[in-house]
Amino acid sequence: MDDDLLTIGAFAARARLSAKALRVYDRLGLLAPARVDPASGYRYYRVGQIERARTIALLRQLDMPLAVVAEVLAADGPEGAERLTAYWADTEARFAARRTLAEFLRGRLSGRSSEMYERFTVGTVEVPAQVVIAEKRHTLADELPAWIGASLGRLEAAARECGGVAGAPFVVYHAEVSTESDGPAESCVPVADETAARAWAQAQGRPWRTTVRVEPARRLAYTRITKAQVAHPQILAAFEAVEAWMKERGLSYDGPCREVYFADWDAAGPDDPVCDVAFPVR
Amino acid sequence: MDDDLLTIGAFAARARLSAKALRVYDRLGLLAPARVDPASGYRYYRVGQIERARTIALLRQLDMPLAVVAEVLAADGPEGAERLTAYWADTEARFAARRTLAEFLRGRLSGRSSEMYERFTVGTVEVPAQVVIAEKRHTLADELPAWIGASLGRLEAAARECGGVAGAPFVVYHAEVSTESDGPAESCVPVADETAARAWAQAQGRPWRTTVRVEPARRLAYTRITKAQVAHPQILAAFEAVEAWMKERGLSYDGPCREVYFADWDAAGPDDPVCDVAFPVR
DNA sequence: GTTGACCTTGCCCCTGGGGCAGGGCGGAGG
DNA sequence: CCTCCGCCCTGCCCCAGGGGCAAGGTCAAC
Repeated sequence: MDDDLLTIGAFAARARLSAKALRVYDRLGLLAPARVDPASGYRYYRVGQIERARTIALLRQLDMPLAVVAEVLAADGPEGAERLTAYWADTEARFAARRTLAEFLRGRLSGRSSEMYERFTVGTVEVPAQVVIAEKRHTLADELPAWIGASLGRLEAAARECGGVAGAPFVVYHAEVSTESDGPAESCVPVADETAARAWAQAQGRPWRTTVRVEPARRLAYTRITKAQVAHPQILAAFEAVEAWMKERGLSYDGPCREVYFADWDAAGPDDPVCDVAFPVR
Repeated sequence: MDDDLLTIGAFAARARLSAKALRVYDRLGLLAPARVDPASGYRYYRVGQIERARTIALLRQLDMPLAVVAEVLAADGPEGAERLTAYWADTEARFAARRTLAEFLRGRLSGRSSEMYERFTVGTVEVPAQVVIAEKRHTLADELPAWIGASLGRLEAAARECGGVAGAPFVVYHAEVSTESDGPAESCVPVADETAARAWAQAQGRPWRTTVRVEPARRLAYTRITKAQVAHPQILAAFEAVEAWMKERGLSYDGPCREVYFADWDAAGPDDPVCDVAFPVR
């Protein structure tokens, strides 16, 4: 029984891990030694623990955070495999996004940006003042699309109790400098009945998340894009095309940029126009 | 001219970066403000710097280290694009390796490891003592194949001056615990003439990198794998198959594991056997 | 008993910032 | 002119997942 026990160095060698890593895994409860000498503090591992240690090492090679590694190992067998599959699917999705971005950047660095802008037709439009109900949140770029969908869904449902949707929903990127909003995104749905909207917001349990405000009248410089273009980084080209167009004409910014969703998202095909990418201008 | 200057907050908003990030980029010399007020330390950026700032932000979204970002931006235009392409090709290669590993792990976690082992035929072989010239290095898993190729190439060239190659070159994974070698890989080429080898090693400028030693006689448990299998993580299955076989028979370890390259690597096709994956046993 | 290899904890380091504290600036209003 | 608020500054600690090193305790072989 005793000679089944390995010191941390021997165990590290067999598992192809560093002793330091093993101490970390011990501290996190991920791989506890079979025995710890109470007097000396020496860790002793059983040979049978090597498999688990190697699995951890391999999962780490996937850059899987130790917290997720713990989940994978906690669920034994097929459930762990499922957790790994889920993690990996997520990783693949994010990598695909990065790949697209890399291609976009290759074009940008090659100085082909101006020719990319020419593919967009930019114009201006006057938008009257609107009463909107809004949700604001700080979010990361890769969770943004999911949040926009969920948020606009919630707001459109709420709008029915506020006189109905009175205009195209839009998302404002509050990168403008002002306190309590140093750069979150805000989804807005115009509603017809301001009084009802204020009453509705009061009735909500958390008025600090859903707000009612008046979006002032704006002149927007915008370009129209398709459903397929509403994704990073293609949409960036659209934003920059509008900015380049503004610069050509000497127009200056009059507020944070936004995406206006004027079409039915679910009914639209990939090449249908669904969104205006816009900047308020003076 | 003056109203071309933006404070850090305004610039951060326009560039969609945090002020903190901008301070970091300033400190690293990656994006210096157009003007820094000597009295207050306030940073002022020019509108024209927004493009560079956004490029940095996008490159960072690729997880590109700032040092590489600096290289990309230092080389302007097409050269920068080339640097990006190189970085991305590397990233793709590493991601492909991770993907393969994820698949391997899915099988392993599903408990299909034992059936994977059955695909390997394991046996033992006696190897006599050999004089070898060797190079040892600590290396990361993803640079290992390149290092093995280069190292064995150097050693085989050197072996000609030491009586010629006297046996199959091999790579030892010194995960065994001993001072001054807490886990590096060592490539070894057996040579015929020990005296010449020692003289050759002395003549080398750096005797601490290339060494001569006697590899003792061994009994090896091994399995033969093809060129296509000599890659992570397939090769791990081979190692584990040998270990499982050893465990079945109650054989114990007698040294660090190794890969023996008995065939001409370049001449071999993907399905030709080229390598024995082996453990010394008692 | 001695020696040397091994083990322990603890501290600082890396990236690329986030968050906060304490204090200095700048413009608008009174 | 003063005050206020919002911005900005630096400096410090924090994150993961360890690497590296120092000071000191342990174990086993000779």
